[in-house]
Amino acid sequence: MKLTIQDIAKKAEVSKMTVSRVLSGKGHVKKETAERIQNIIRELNYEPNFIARSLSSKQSMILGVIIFKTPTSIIDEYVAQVFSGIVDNSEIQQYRIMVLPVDRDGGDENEYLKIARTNMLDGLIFIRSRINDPKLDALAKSGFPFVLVNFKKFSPHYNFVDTENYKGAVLAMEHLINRGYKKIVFLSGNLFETNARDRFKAYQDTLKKYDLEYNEGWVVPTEFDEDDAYLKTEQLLKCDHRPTAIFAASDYIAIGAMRRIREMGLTIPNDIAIIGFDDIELASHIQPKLTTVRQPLHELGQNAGQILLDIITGKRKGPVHKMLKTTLIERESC
Amino acid sequence: MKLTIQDIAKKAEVSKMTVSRVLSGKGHVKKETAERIQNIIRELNYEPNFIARSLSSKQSMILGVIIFKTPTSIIDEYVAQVFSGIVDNSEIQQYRIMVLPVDRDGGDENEYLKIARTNMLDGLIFIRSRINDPKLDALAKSGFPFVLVNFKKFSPHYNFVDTENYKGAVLAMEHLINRGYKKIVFLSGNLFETNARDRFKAYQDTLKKYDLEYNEGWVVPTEFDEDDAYLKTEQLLKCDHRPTAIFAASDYIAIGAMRRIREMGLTIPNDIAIIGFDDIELASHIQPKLTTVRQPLHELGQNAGQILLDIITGKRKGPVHKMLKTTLIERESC
DNA sequence: AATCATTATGTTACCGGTAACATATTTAAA
DNA sequence: TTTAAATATGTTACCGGTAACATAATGATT
Repeated sequence: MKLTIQDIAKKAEVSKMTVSRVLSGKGHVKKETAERIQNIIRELNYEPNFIARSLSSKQSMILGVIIFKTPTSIIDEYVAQVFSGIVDNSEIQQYRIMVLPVDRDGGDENEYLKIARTNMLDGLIFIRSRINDPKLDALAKSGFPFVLVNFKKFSPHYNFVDTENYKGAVLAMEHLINRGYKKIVFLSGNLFETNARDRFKAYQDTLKKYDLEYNEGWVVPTEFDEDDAYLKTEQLLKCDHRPTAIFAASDYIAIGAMRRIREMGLTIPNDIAIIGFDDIELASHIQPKLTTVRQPLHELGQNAGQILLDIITGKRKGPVHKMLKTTLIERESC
Repeated sequence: MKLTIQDIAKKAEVSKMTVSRVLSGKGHVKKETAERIQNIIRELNYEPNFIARSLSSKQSMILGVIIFKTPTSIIDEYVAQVFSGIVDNSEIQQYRIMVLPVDRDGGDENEYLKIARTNMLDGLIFIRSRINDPKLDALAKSGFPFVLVNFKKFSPHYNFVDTENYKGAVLAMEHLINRGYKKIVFLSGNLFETNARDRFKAYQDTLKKYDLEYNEGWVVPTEFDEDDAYLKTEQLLKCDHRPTAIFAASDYIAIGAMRRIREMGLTIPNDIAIIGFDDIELASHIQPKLTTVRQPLHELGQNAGQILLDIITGKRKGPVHKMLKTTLIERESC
């Protein structure tokens, strides 16, 4: 029923190896023969069987993207943008992208390794990994090609693309300080993400540098989502010295906090200022427009794809550690 | 180097067929033997080769999701939510999801068919197809399993999940009318999407039913995105009888229009009211909060996945045409 | 004890390509 | 003209599983 390479070969009166050569463009085939074969292929609408090719060549031409499941939609804007970046990379066109939703805490230590061992993938990209994920180390030991997005670990077994979170966070803090805000609190996001750690460090360092008050209670860990930030914001605003500004580790966190602030009858930025991080679409649409530090999410994805390809094809060997710039986007919230 | 079923078989002193039976759970294997094999599998961390399995069984256990490329991010919130729905379907867990970005107008007529013929996929889901896409018909003729999301075509060769766009649009229109708005214009979205057509029909019918003014110039075709709507809104507001309300065929369209309206110094809803469609995240965050008609995007995705599975496994045969409900979400914009 | 159904396991062939090696033909170089 | 290099094609084996059929062992039924 379905056409195989053998059918094409028979019709062209050659061996299937010659057809295979025409298909892959490797090896030598006489021009006329190649054209004859190509015409037959076109005429019969033959498409090679990807699976058979993969089995034989030991390359699936598929890249996997690991996305962690969340209680809500597993693809928020952050993931969507990074993902779009991966897909948009023109060199990646010959590869297919498979989405692999994974439970953060489920599965055994070899979960990623097992995914790699199924032979279905040539490489993996991780979006939003955490530093305490033991499954990652098991994979790293195996030598299977993978790249982490927005995760920093200067190890020879890890490839990553990250943004300059520390510098970006300093930008945010100095912006607040320049505007005269002194009592600055930090909604940290999940501190198992290296992003959050870097931003936290910058928060502390910058406060110290400018000789400003630092208070244990002023660092509030949250998840990287709106609802959790909404809940955690209340305690911040009720404490003794009410802060005058909030540095939120992400825009979603900032937006959750803003909702709570508004509900408490306070205004932004008059009663309390706020600055976010990421610059997602929402940031420029919300009222007041959110001042934030932009991460180039799309580029992050593009780079991750490119690095993975270079590693798979052997173009690059050593561990690749790439950092992209962050920029301050001034709007209305501070 | 890499472990194969043969290695397991040898170690367990059985044929590889017995191991295969243990892996698939099909056929009969003595309890003790099965346990012995399973222990060895666990001990050696063996993972079956997915590719080899696919070639032999003629099932890839992969579903493809066709997403159309756009000038901006290919995954907007609409796509992200539908996609999340597909992935979240618990029964789909045994399947993997592949993302296939496609140029709307590129490729030949058999583009989808060719994708199907690579044998890499067991079925396809299309997000945001258009009625004038000839590539779809070529695929339909082949009998390859596929499901369309948010696309309506009552043909025996098409399976789809759609929302009740017509009813939803009537809800929107009647809401405006009940509030006393009489001069209502329509930003239609792309009329090659059946969604837009249904909403357009409802717009016309409802105007007629309530005996309201209908004006050719009051229907403005747009793309389903913010920027295009922003551009097209100007002409609407400059025409002779300025409308008092806008029915936008999607939230992104509404948001683009709102931006333009605000820039022209008009206020919403006092000078002009607006209602959207979809209920994306932005709708409830923007100022004023956007009144809209909610489409259950996540459920749309879940259903699409389920229907596709049922078709692949033979649980359902005939064409599946499913409609989900839409609901009015009242907020501040009208 | 004989017969049949069920369970347990093995054998063989094949899925549809490509790698690796072999061979024939053509072209270039000595 | 001879020889080496490059081009053109074919042959064989194999990638790692599963389907289909065959056979052996066990259990149930008469």
